[in-house]
Amino acid sequence: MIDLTKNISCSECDRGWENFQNLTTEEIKFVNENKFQADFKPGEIIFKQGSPTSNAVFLVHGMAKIYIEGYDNKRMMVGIAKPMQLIAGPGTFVDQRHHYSVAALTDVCACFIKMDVLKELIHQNSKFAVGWLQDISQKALGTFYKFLSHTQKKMHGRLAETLIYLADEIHKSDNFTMVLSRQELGELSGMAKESVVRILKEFSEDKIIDDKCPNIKIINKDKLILIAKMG
Amino acid sequence: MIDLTKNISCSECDRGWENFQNLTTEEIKFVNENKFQADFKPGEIIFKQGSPTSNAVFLVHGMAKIYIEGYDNKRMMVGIAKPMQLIAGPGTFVDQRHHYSVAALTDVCACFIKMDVLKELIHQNSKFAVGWLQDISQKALGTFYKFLSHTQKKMHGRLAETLIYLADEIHKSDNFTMVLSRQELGELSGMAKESVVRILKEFSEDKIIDDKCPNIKIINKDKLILIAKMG
DNA sequence: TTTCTTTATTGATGTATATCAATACGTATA
DNA sequence: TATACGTATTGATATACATCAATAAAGAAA
Repeated sequence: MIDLTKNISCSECDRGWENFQNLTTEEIKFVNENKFQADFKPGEIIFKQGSPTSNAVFLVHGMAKIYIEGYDNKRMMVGIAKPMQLIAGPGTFVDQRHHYSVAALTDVCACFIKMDVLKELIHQNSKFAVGWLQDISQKALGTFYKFLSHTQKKMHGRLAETLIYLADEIHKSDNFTMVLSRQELGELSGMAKESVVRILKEFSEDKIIDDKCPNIKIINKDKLILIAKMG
Repeated sequence: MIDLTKNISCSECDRGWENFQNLTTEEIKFVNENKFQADFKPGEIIFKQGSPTSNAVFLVHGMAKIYIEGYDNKRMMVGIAKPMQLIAGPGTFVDQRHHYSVAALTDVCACFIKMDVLKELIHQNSKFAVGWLQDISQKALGTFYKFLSHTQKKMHGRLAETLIYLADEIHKSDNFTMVLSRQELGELSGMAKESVVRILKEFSEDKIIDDKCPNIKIINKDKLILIAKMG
């Protein structure tokens, strides 16, 4: 699982965290000396809720699901991680524990950087600190609006939102291969898997999407956006 | 509404933000020169969703509700603000806009500090930056768990949680005067006001609480905690 | 005090959504 | 190829919850 041979240097990596642009060459070097990479297969857990946030995690390639293991063995998926994003929850600055789990959805290459190293850089470089504040704030805002949507919108609206999220944010295309099972789509949209199936069928019948099982194509995006808005 | 006469110095203020303890005397002085105070009556809006985050807001005394104005004129209450907390949402480091509104629930004295001043201090004082990171992270974590609870728990559990929150976090007593209307309790717990009424009645009948209209007394806290846990 | 207005309460009804159960499908394994 | 096992699909049923409508209570204003 862990392959130490393919350690690309951070300075050559074009898939790094946006906030690394605030670091000096010297600081980047420091980061580079304190990282290692590992590969994961679909389904493998990258880190687990409750474990210490000893490392910041970045995906070099692949996708992973971020989910909370809630009450009654029910999971709530928070989102999908992709390269260039810091994956390390709000616990980093609170109790040094992960508050969600992350599992690979595809083949994943992940980069681990010692959290102490990054925390040290906050004290050296205030731009980096502000960048981190921006990163956390951005994510908090996203959670906020997702919360609002789950509270106030009905299933159709939520599933439409999820499809738009997958198309726009994750795949950057209206034509993509679904990496999530119906169960997982439900965990991400806050509904039972059976409801996902039924609504996807409706969307297909209404010619809003074309659902050739693992392949999804959004045909009528305007309508989908409308459904997402109206709830 | 605005009373400039009662500007207590930050250095004498024992109700300030915890993170101010990371500042030097000099820096505190700087903050003090860039603040003003204002009074609000119950119902008055302290700031409004969408407006610029030009000031950080702190309550000197009183309580205020923090709420998002969502779709369809429905509100979602995020929480209750009280003294010693920074009130300025995740927008501060994203788009310089408030993403929720804040309105006084009681008589409120609020302290406004220029946001530019605080942001400047981040660059001078890295401990202050880390303190702010902790503050935001803590709140994000809270939102997270509230989200989880709203997604996975049923009404009884959510209302029980809200009562415990009011007792433990807000009033620090199991015997308190309810500052929220049934409507507002619903907005905070994610249910219709009629449901709030019915469940409160059930809790009263089951001798879990004693509800003499504006006064609430939690009689059987263990049972309430159990209901909150079980959902 | 009387009137007005808002909030709280109660019951009746409707609906969104989950759960259960059975079957079909797809893919990995023997 | 046949078997097994997870996932997807479908229909039937249950239920948690919102909405509607009517009344009661509590404050505010006149």
